[in-house]
Amino acid sequence: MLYIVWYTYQDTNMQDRRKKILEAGLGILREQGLAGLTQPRIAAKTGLRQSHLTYYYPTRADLLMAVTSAAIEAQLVGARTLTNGIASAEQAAAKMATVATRHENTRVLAALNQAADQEPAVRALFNELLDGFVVELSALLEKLEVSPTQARIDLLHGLFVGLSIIDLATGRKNGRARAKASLNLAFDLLSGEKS
Amino acid sequence: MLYIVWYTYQDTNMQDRRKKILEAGLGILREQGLAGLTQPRIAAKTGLRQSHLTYYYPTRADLLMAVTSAAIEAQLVGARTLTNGIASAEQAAAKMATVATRHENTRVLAALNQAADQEPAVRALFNELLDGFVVELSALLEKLEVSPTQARIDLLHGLFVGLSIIDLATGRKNGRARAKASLNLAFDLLSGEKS
DNA sequence: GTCTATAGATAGATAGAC
DNA sequence: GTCTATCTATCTATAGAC
Repeated sequence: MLYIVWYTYQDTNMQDRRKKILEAGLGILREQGLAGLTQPRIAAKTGLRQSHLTYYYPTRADLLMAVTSAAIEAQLVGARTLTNGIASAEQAAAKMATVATRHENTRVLAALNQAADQEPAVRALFNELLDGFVVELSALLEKLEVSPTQARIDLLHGLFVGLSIIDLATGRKNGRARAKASLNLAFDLLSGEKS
Repeated sequence: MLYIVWYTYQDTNMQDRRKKILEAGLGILREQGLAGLTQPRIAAKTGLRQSHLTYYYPTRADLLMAVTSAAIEAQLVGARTLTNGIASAEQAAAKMATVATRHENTRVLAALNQAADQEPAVRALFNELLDGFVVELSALLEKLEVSPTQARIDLLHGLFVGLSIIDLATGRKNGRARAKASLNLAFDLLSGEKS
């Protein structure tokens, strides 16, 4: 009996460690992008030793997969809030513009793109995220009474990603207003043709 | 007289070296993105020693500025060919879809974005590139008899960047067709409202 | 099973040879 | 002025202690 308790305790600790590592990794992606994701920096953030990290994630590829996987999960959760409480095209554009100009979010997105380009294993995961986006954008268009064709979804998706990346790189002060203006235009045009 | 010839020779050599270094750097950006841009790899490509590179570009920041600057120049040249020989929205969409699915090009674009986010000095340069894009897209819209407002330009620009990034990360086989379809839709919508 | 000291790779910068 | 040997810093992996 004592034995079982002991095992449970150990197991909980291990899960806590893994969770802490992934959270630290996610934080780094948000602040510094993929280039900052190194064992020493995660070690510093978690208080663990670098060589200890390799116990949980033996190689860098393992760590990368785990962190990107966690990041994708978090992105999907965020994407699902996109449709929630949105009733008009105006609101949708405003919400998307807000997210697109949240640089921490864009850094994660960019990091996932980069990782997907470099690691084929990440690419497969990444495509799941895209599917999630498609589902959300589909739901959004239907809510706005626009039939969700692939071209329309791809247009909104592409525009959102592009505006995000551009705003991150330029760091303009009026970034959100500009992003919102072009998103508004896109929604207006799509609503105009309807069906 | 002999002296002058000697100096000219030396100077030419130096310019050649710098050019070779920048070309090697650009090649790496195309193939591997910003993460691959290291002194040892450029050294291997040019046949120079790593420690020799630091003579021409003392710090990594210097090298990064020089390479990104060259990359931006190249991108601007490419952007200028966007309007050339384009007479219809169809052609514009096709051309943009082709460039958006050219992964070497997108890696350079992504690298510039990343560098702009990390190095404030690069960000200033980067904004010049954006201005160049705006000029080209403006010209394109006018050619299609659509008044080039900022929202319209931002829409096309954002869509192009987003489709590029997404295609790089997914590596879909039908990427160009999908990109072309949503670009066609965008041009159709913009042409529809006209004025 | 959990953790660390240590080794091995790779990147970047400097002092100094010629 | 041009180039290199060498040092330092950083990141990753492994053998082995407990």
